[in-house]
Amino acid sequence: MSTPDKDNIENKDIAAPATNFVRNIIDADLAAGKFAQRRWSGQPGLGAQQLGGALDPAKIRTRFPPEPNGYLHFGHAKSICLNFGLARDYGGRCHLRFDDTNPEKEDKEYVDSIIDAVHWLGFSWEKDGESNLYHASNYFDWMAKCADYLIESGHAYVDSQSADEMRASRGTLTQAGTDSPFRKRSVEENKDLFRRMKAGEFPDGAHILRAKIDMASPNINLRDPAIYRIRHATHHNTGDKWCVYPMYTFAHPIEDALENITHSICTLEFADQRPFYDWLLDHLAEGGLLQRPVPQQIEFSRLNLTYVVLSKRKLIQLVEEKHVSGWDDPRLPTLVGARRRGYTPDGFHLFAERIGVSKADSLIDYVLFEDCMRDVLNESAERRVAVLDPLKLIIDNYPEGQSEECVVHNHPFKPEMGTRIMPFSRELWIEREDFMEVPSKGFRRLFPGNMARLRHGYVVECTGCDKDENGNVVAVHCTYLPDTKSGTPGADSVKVKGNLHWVSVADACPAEVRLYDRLFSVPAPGSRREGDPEGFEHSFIDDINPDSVQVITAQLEPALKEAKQEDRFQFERHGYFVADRVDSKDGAPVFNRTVTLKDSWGKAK
RNA sequence: UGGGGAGUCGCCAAGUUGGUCAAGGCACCGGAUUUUGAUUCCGGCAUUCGAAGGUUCGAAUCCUUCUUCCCCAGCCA
Repeated sequence: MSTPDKDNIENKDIAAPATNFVRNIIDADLAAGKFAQRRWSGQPGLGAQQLGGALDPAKIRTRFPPEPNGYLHFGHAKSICLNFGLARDYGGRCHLRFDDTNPEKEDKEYVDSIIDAVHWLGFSWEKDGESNLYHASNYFDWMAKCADYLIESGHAYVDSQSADEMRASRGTLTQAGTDSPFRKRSVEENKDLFRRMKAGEFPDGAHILRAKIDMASPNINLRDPAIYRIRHATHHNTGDKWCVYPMYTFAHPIEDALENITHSICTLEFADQRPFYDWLLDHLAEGGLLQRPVPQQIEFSRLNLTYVVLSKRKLIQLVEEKHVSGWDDPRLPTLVGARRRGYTPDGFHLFAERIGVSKADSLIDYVLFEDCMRDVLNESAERRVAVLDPLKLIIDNYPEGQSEECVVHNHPFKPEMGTRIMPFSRELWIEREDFMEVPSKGFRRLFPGNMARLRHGYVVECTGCDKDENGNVVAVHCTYLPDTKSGTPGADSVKVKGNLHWVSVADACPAEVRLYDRLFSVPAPGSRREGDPEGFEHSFIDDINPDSVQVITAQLEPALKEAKQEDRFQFERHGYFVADRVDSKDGAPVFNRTVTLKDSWGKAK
């Protein structure tokens, strides 16, 4: 596995220093010394605890707060690169926090996969002996205290309406809501009820704790949002200790505050939630539960990619309906899928830099993503030769049974990557598309009478071909020019335009290769198609590309036989490939195509 | 129809205290190198900033109106 190389990434044609609205905010906060006096006890905690600590050595604190209820995807990668990248660049810390406040939806199995994914992307939450890996569920005691304070200060009450009644009295987007008949309960009664909720005296849904704000607020999120619900469920971390669980809207701001987060960065759909975020933290700070300054929430627009679906619901459907082989299917935009596909952490970093961060809705062309991978792989991947669609080439003037070695560089502009040997002999596998009996305009490879170079070997002149009874070409014949061997003094005595890759038939290693293409055949899966009747909606499933993978047996050069799982190579003239980390065996690698090389000839055809 | 967010080149995206500011990347189009039709390299690529008015010597940046798109009515996150 490659490890992200910061210098390499940053030197990579990022002419202008990265700048975006989030950095502008941080720059201004730092210049104003906004967070300079924050105290940090070394671990999350309420205000009193933090105040007993030293000045927080971290200039800023950000966090990546996944809910452990699914696999991470490309959208998360954007957020991870943003949050961890900011912490890195500003001398801060980024916390990995599992937002596990809903016992019914979350599972431990996802925790490990998320940890793996963040590590794989090259980020760490450990530094200077401090590990910033947290679980929101470890804060339940503190959160309950916060709820108690809200109740005592008259800012929260226990509502005993049903969910339906609550919905009905919330009003609509254009109509104000109405107060719950339980809204005026006394502090004492609220305290007692909440205590009994926690004690397990009531069934799910019997009561709910609500913030008391304004049922007529134009912002629906401020119409007395629910903050604690009764849920008799076993939590993967806290077991059966609790039967009441905090809602995201209540829990998240507190989690941020407990962890001394300075900039709580989330996606745009949470913008409406910010007034409550501020309301809550301000009250809790006023009550002495939290230190000031409290964290601030900043929203950015989420990632959208052409030819890709990123919604959790759709990804689940693809997996459950078996349109793909599993969560790590190389065609899926999950991080485990990306890893099997051969996409690199560095590539993700570069991608994150290139797409930037803003608040405008965007739809990124998948080509941009692929190009980032090519850029990174072009630098790092050793070159190898593989013939994907083999056709036999017979060199008629080369002695039968003879064989010789060709010394081949592993990287065209990185001699430090060394060389290897490729055996050359009378019969070679070449790419079927490198021969045309009747050449099309501009074709400069093999056709009768034409000369081309066998890369790293000799120049040959095509003399003809053999066909079967159906007229299919079964072998190509040529003669070689003995003085033109690559690396010898006379190598360039004959100039040719065409250049072919090849593998000696006797030495070739057959192997399974999967040629992946995009999973969807249209830029916006599930969107309205030309000709669809008005009002008709088809499923994104209907837009699945039927040819998203082609499994072939290729002929590899012998050196490839030793490829280890996750070794990445450029198969010359084809693209970048990775030895599958699941199906490769020692001495029998299976390759996945990560991304093709750019192909101006293919485009011109 | 209430609230919130956003509209700068095909796709992203700087620019936001008004004055060579219309950066940069990707894509695209030329051309040069090239034993990967890859890479690399040079050059081109928005008199214009959703639209219309206005303020100003001067506006993408200020004001007004209009318009398009996205998000919000879970005891999900």
